[in-house]
Amino acid sequence: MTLDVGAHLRAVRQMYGLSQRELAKRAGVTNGLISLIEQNRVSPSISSLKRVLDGVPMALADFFTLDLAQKPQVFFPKAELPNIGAGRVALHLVGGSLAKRSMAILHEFYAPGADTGEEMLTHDGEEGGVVVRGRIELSVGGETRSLSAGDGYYFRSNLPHRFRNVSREECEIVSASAPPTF
Amino acid sequence: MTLDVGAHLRAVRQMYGLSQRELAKRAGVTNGLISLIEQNRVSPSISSLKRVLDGVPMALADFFTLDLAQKPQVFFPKAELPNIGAGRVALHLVGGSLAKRSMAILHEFYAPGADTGEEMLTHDGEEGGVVVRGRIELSVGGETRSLSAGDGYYFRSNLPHRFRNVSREECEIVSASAPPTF
DNA sequence: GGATAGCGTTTAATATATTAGACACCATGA
DNA sequence: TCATGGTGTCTAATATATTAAACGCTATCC
Repeated sequence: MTLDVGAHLRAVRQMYGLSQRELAKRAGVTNGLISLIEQNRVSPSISSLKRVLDGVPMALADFFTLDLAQKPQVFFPKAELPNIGAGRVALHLVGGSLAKRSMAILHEFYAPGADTGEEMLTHDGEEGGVVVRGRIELSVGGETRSLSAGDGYYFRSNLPHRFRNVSREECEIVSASAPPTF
Repeated sequence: MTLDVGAHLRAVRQMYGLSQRELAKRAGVTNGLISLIEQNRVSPSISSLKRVLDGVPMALADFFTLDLAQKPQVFFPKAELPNIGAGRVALHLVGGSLAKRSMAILHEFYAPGADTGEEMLTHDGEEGGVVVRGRIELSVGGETRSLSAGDGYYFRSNLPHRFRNVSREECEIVSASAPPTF
């Protein structure tokens, strides 16, 4: 409804921790243009907006669908996991919806102090999971949360992300990636 | 990948049975502009493309997501319905994915010759269903198919659509609408 | 204090999108 | 045959997006 392209681009850019000049350099446009777009003083052409988003990188479709689904939920507290099971089987659905494509389910174990590396991970697809045992610190798109047993997560893998076990206990996670490459 | 805005706009426009001048009139732009856009001789500004799509009407997000999911599957033959059940329960999933929001499930009965009216239906949300008994003729976005018992359907409700029972038997359908308004 | 380097903003010049109106084409009907 | 009304396309004039380079600001460091 709003179509506030400017504010939206600014939010996306800051979410990825980029300055106007950094993004402009990656996208092959000038920093001034990004400034004007973010102030809604111009309405960028499709080709320009595409070039800008390629610098993030982010698809045009994602940019606009992000407008509709105001805040794509990333963290799912234990109490909010819906049960889609039937009869004597309880199925707690993480992510609010089934993925369109096949997924790769992972059972992960993080030793005390272990993490996924210094630099943030960024790749195509989506991923989500549940903490089974222990405690994990998860950073996604600039936001960091500490998750404990029963908590879940779900996000698009092109958001910079990182897992860190800052506790003294091993952490166990069941996760899923789609498509099954990670 | 392609980002063929021109060809895509043309397909959308023709899908709704509009001429360049008709669409231009509704959108408040000139027919020449639509011609140039469809030939990819200009890259429209976001504001212009939004005005054009408002004339359809179609949201920007839908326009671009339609680019990715090359052909949003509308018809799901019986043999292609995936079974997501477990154990002795067979759950054939229609639409390839669960809806993000709650749905309204409908059990519909069409008497011989009955239909949903002369003019096409158009409203927000999504809808899908399964033919339980009999035969129904379904038109969606200019495409018409005859569905019989076991076949399914799923489409965005802003595509013009219409149900017609052209047989001599009653037709029974189980359908779902999201959000639960129809 | 002065220099450097980062940030986002602004402005005049330039490139491009958009308009208004004409054009060519293909039907249908008097 | 000559209108009439419908397509989609093209071109000169105009509005707007985009660039390049400057500006003001806030840190940090010597």
